[in-house]
Amino acid sequence: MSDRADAGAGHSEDATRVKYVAQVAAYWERGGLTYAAGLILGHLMVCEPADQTQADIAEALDLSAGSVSTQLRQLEAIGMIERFRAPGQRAARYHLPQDMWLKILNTERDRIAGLRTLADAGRAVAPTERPDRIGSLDKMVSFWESEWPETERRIQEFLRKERS
Amino acid sequence: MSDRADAGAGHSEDATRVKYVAQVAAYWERGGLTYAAGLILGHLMVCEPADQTQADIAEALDLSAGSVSTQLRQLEAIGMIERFRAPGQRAARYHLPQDMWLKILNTERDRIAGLRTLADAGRAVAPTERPDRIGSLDKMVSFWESEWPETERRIQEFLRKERS
DNA sequence: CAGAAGTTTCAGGTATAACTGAAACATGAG
DNA sequence: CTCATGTTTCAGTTATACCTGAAACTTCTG
Repeated sequence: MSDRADAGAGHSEDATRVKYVAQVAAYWERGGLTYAAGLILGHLMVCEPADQTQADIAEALDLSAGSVSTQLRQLEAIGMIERFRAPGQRAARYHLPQDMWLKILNTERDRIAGLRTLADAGRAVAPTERPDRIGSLDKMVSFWESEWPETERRIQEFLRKERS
Repeated sequence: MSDRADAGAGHSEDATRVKYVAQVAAYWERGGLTYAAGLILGHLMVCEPADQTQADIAEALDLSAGSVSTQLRQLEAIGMIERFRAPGQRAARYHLPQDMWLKILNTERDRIAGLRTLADAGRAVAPTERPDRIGSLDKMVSFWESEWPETERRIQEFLRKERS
């Protein structure tokens, strides 16, 4: 029995791993992704091998092929997974990008830009005698606009240094 | 005609203001709030006076009393509006907290804590011979854990200085 | 204390996003 | 070219979050 894979230790490994995958999914769901997308991300965090086919994923997570296909496309679009078509392999493989957590920082840039838009548009419509509400938003945005580039730089430096 | 309020300039002010409110709502909707909650936040950004009753809000945004009540409670729970019961006034008033944008930073702390949980739990279930995926998450979290307190300090300093 | 004004609660209706399963489509192997 | 494997698309189902409207409840005022 246990003829293939599961090269690891025992049986209950699976159970805790499933739990972890669900935990990751819950996290990303709060972040606006679908539960299925979160499951995929969680699975790709701990699966072995790290490269998985759509079929692998669908089976491991008990999702339909359609779901997996759709979610993978979306996740690829936002840079949270990478598709790799190996020559000589029928099926494409999917895995987390090495620099996924760096890529996610780009969403911060978008957030800041979005707030900038709100601040500017708000100035035009706010009661002229009351600049305070828009003003405090504007200040917060200004802070991040000036700090963020340097912060990003520090992150990259930190990650580089930390490589052991 | 135009018997009360609308002490401002002209008629088309309203139209652009409505648009702005919707814009704000769209922003917050992406952030996980409901559309109605976003509308309320948008309205409170530009309404005059800044303090509004539930009835004011419901009328301005064409929402039911029930909706407004529910959303205000939720928004108050996460610190994005403040309720003020003025003595001698029947109705409570609601407005944006002065330091709303500072309060929002607390959600960042929660995000970091959430990722720390994932990193630690992940270490326990990841294939032992492959610490890389969890490791890169761990590094990112470590960065923020060490940087965030100082960043918060700088924000507060910046906002204080910027007061004109 | 009685009634009005303000607020909350909640059952029901509605809209919508997510997932499935099957069919269409694409791609590589023989 | 033909078949098998892999992937995408999409109509239909299901689940769920949102909003409404009305009734219950609370809190002020006269």
